[in-house]
Amino acid sequence: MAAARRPAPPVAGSDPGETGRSRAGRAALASGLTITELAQEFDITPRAIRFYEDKGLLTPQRAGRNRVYAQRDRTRLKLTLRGKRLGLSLQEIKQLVDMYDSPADTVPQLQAFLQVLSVHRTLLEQQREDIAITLTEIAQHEARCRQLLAAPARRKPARAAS
Amino acid sequence: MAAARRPAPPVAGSDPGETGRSRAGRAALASGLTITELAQEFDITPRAIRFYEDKGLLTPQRAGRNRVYAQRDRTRLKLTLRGKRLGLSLQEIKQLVDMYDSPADTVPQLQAFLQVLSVHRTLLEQQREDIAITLTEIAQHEARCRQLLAAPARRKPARAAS
DNA sequence: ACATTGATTGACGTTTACGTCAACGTCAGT
DNA sequence: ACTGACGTTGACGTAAACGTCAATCAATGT
Repeated sequence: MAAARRPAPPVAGSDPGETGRSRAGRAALASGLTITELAQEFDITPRAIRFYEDKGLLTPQRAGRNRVYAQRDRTRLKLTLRGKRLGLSLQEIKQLVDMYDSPADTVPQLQAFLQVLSVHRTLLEQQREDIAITLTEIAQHEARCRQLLAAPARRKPARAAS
Repeated sequence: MAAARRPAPPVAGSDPGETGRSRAGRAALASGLTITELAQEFDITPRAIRFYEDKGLLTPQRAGRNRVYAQRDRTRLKLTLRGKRLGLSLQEIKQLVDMYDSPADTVPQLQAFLQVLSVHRTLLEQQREDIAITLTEIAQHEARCRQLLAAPARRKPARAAS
């Protein structure tokens, strides 16, 4: 796993597209981002990204010692953050994301896949309902608030607009 | 706050409705639940309930030393669990739930209230979108899976149905 | 040659949300 | 009087998800 940790020489001639232009000076070859670039793009810290890698959610290439993120990683990271916003644990997210880009060709694999998808679908539907209810309640509270604010402040006017 | 913690004598004559019938033998007066009853009703542990109380989400009455949960607590607990399903922290939940049953009568209070509601609404709308997207993707994956399963197993049949 | 900048790998700290005892109280039945 | 069954308050443990150094390395600007 994890690209067979080789001490690796600086890597340079093997990659077609090494333009060596400015950007950040070094690292990050064509279409590849450095960890901080990726972090900025998604507004998270490099630490978080490394942590996700540790959990198997990301598996970036390496340019020598440095991580290089390509499209695949960006996609996975995007899915990861979406999962987080939905309250999923990184482990659950990995489960989903892994299936997302692994073919799964045997019958039992496909069935297990469907099983997992079903579970998550149920969960999401539950959440969708929770959200609908909560949004309705929030709307009601907002209406009540505005009503109270519009009313001729009969109790504590807190010094009216002028 | 928190019902003015009095050492309180076993409480008994003051409450009209103390039928003293079986149920669990003691505690839990009319319409009041014990902690384990409440726990069972919501399928959580008593520990979790006490923890929520510690965080200010619940403030049950007491019958002597024992907690007694009435409708208000059940409602707050229900809201709490819904919040959890949406991935909110207990602190955020408290913020919401507290507003839910506190009148808030001054103008600045109402404005702050609206502010918080707005934030949560935005958050929920974001989630709603995330869920919509994810559900779509899941549907696609499920379709693909079923297609593969329906196909005349061209690779690894894994022993067909008979 | 040397300082600076950004990346890397530990390693330990922190917050949240409980789980898991431990020790003790207490009411109910025998 | 004794035994459970359930409840109470600590206190400590734990898993997840990073934050926060520290030491180190490597390519670059001057």
